[in-house]
Amino acid sequence: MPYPSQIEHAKQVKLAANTIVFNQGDDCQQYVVVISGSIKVFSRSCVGKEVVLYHIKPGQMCVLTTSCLLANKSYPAQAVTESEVTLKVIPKHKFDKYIDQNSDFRAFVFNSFSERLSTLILLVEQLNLTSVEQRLTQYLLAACQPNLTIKITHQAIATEIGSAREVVSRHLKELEHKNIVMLNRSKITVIDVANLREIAKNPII
Amino acid sequence: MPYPSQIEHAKQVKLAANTIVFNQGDDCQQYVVVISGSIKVFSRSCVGKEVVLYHIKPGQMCVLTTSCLLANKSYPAQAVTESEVTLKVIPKHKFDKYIDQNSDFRAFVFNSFSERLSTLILLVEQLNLTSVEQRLTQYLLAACQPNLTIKITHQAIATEIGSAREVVSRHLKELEHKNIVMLNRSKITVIDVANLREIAKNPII
DNA sequence: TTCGTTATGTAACTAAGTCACTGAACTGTT
DNA sequence: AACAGTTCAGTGACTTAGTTACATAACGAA
Repeated sequence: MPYPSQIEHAKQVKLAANTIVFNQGDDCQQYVVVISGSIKVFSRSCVGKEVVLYHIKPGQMCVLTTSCLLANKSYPAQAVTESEVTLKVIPKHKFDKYIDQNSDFRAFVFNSFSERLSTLILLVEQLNLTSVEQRLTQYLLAACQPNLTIKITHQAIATEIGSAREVVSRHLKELEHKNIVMLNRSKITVIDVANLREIAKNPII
Repeated sequence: MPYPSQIEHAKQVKLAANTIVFNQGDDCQQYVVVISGSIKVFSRSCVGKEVVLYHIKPGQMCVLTTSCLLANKSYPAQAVTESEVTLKVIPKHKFDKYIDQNSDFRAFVFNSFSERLSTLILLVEQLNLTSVEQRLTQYLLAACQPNLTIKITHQAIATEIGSAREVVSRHLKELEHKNIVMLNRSKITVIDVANLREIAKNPII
């Protein structure tokens, strides 16, 4: 989707990989849209366990930021860059003006809210209504590069699918025994895509 | 929060208790705000297991409906009335006009989105980062009437806290053995509020 | 009272999550 | 190259949660 011109002309900022974008409880001053790279939004429990809520990809705004701006609240979650990230940044007073005066800008903001709401609902469904095995295999299929490899740690997969590292490792080992994947440190190679798809599709019954 | 005048003057509709408001996949034609009563929004897996996403209480709009309206998508979840419900209903063309022309109306809509987004994030956190015991005891405290009773079935609690009926029953039995609650058919009486609060607060460790 | 329905209890089992480790693989330094 | 420190993965024992498949209890309408 092309951005509204207000975003096109906004101030641009670059962030290095693994930079904290905001912490739980932070106040929020600016409207943010990702131009390149990816930001991970997640929440962390008091004992350090994390769950990924969603990723902000190029062309998407940070709805949490917007939500905080509009309702004058502090962030209910945390965000870090997953790679080098280019952002467009609009200060609150300009954001308010654009919202008031420009229907394209409004439409963009509303659409972003709608999409994020849908994905969050989907997330709740996935977490509650599907097995770890399904979530894991679906994740592998989605994250799989054209060369059938995925560069990620078991721990990172666990927080993506809302499970624990040991549980992910166990399931992956089993998939390896079935010759569906091959495991190396921080790297998974899919061998039998058809079989993986079969498991991913399998109803819970 | 008082409604914008556009809502005040909108067409009013009454729904009986346990009426289906919309199903997963339905198309959406109208903007909806609850005036009295309560609507439960939930999703159901292919094998019939349900999770409650949130409740729409008086003064709140149905963000899912709005989201579908704005993005021209079909509902990703289901909704039923939990009691007799009075609604205000605004057809799509008027809704679009209000959004364009009235900043109070817009603020109301944006605020609703923000709030719902926060509660959904909180839900994901709760489901993933806290134990059933904590979710259950917190639910009991929140649902508890001034006379310390709650009229609800174990099954209904299970879908509220994202667990299974048998698991809820087990935990409730244990709470009964500890003389913290008293159980009757479709009715729970809290006896030891202080103790219940203690368990609800207890960190996961 | 009786019958059908709804709600709860329970045992046995599987799946998932946790804890406490071990060891392997990488990184950078000397 | 050798070493130390760090990150990542493997594993067994255990707890908690979810599932299956019933039995039983309470209610409500005819």
